[in-house]
Amino acid sequence: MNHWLVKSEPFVYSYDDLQRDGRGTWDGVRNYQARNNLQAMRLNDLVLFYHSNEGLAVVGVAQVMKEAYPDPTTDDARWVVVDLAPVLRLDRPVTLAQIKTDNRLNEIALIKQSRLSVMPIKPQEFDLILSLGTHENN
DNA sequence: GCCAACGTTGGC
DNA sequence: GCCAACGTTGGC
Repeated sequence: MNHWLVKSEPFVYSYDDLQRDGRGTWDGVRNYQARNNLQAMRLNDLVLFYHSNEGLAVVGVAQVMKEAYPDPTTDDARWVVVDLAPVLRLDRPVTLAQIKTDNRLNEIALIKQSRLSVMPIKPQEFDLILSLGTHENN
């Protein structure tokens, strides 16, 4: 089981939208590194859902429902998508500011590679963000 | 709206 | 293969 983080601008596609739809196709990736990460996703891997530009926080968890297949929004065979479904909305979003000030998250790809839109997350980073976003642990 | 940090493109 | 110019992302 691997862990990931994906970014979405909430005014384009938010966690609310994913919950409303029940399942969503993660399309539009046009960056090789992000593409490679999409291809490495396996069924049932867990994905942190981050709102960029507005919100600036991890707002929920999603799960990989279908592994990488060709991006239907382009004829270019280089690009792929995965399907995601919502699993859990965090009780309270874990903000970028919070992540930046937590020493345990110094090495997180979200900070180290701020422009990457699909990135791997270490299990301990994933667990920590989940607990920070859950009321009973705060 | 600005700018830093990239990634891509194209001339040489 | 290098690098300047340009485009994009995303935080502030």
